[in-house]
Amino acid sequence: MLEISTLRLEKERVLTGLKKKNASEAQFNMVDKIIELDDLRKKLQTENDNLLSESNKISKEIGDLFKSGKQAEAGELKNRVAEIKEQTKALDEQSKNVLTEINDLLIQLPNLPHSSVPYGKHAEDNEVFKSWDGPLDDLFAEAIPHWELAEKYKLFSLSDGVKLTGSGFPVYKGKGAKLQRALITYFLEKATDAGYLEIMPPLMVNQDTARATGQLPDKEGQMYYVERDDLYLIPTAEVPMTNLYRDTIVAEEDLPIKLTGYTPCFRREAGSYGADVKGLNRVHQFDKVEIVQIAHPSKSYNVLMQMLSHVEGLLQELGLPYRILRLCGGDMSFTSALTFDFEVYSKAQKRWLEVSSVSNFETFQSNRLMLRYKDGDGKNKLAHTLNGSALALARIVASILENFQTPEGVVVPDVLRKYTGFDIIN
RNA sequence: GGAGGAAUGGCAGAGUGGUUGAAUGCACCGGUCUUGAAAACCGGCAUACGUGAGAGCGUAUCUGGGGUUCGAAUCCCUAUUCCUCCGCCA
Repeated sequence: MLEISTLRLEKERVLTGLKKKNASEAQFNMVDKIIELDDLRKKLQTENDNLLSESNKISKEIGDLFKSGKQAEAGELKNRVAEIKEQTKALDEQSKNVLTEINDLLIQLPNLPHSSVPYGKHAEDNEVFKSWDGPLDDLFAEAIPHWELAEKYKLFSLSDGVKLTGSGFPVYKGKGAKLQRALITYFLEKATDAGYLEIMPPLMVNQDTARATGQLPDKEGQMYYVERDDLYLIPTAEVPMTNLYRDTIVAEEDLPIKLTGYTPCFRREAGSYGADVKGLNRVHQFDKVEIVQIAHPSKSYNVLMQMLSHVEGLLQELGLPYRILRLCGGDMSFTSALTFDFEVYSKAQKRWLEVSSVSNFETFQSNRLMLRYKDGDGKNKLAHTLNGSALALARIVASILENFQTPEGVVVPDVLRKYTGFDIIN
């Protein structure tokens, strides 16, 4: 959620930012409307505070009068307080309505993109930040896509998942399951080695939590919802991990705070179809190791670059062909100020698959989280939040299977062997 | 799931209707003392919003919400959480 002070003080930047995010006419109009409502809110509060102040004073006087036995005089003052009370009640209600109205509007404004974010509407407009210049067509002639490899080596079954749950819930088996576990361990160890604190969070969260990181109301349809208990299945570990710091004030010297966690992620992915969802390309439940940082505003873009190179290091060690995209305004998430996507090339499918998304949210999340740090002057300021996948499993598995297949079997990347206990899948 | 108890500042812990935003202790920050440190002593130490150039002032907040009262941390209702006992259970 944007700060109202930003709307007031940096209106130009707000308007260009909205333009870059392809905001609607209605969203543009909200800017002035919000400021107007906020003016009204202030006016109402001043009025109300003055009344309350008067009534507090009178109450003290009444107390004194009672003590000195002047009940009669007190009676008159009581009437005045009753009068004030009626007025403040009305003002309270009005303020509440105005505040709700402000929030309803504010919550509809997306985060402002960083100056380096390119203009654009769709994924095709994303900028290639780092391209891959190695070979992409060096598979042997009989190479097959990962879902056929899965069948051949009995690594996972989507049809078993259909029987148990529905489409998009893979059941991993044998070496497929072990590979999964090896990747999780490998990713977690790399993250903890890099100074991230490992977290195992709940997989379901309440509304407050989902709202604070921006999943609600923006992505409500994307999450699984447990109606009976009013809980949401997490679409990413970012949600519980970042919310760990909701309503907190951290010491400036404790920044940056670095968290990592492995969780399954649940996404409804309504409306997806075709080649997009074949095999492990897009599933409703997948495993992911997430990294989160809470950073000082002056350092957050350095942190973003560190996170980028962390993810890059993983892909390099695994030996997968990858490229990095800087997302355009239209393809970025609602909450992000700058996002880099990592894509890995799946050689048998001959397509790029998104495996990581690394973003700086600046104060957009922390404003709703009320996540602050105390600066040198003892003032509380909003911290910046960042997160990234490091990495998302299902598609990594898909590309490992495809890219490392040989006529003898799939060769396990060196770095995983100490976790898998085998070096070939056959 | 049933019965009872509790919830106060970073922590511990007073406070049961009227200068209580809240005693006291610990922690923390600044100072005096000291060659340095410790101890001792002195001072400071919540958050949000409004208002003001600023010092400051005002309002709200003692788990959340509602109520009683001129006045609530204190009384009532309600929600939540935690603890104890019973039941069930990986």
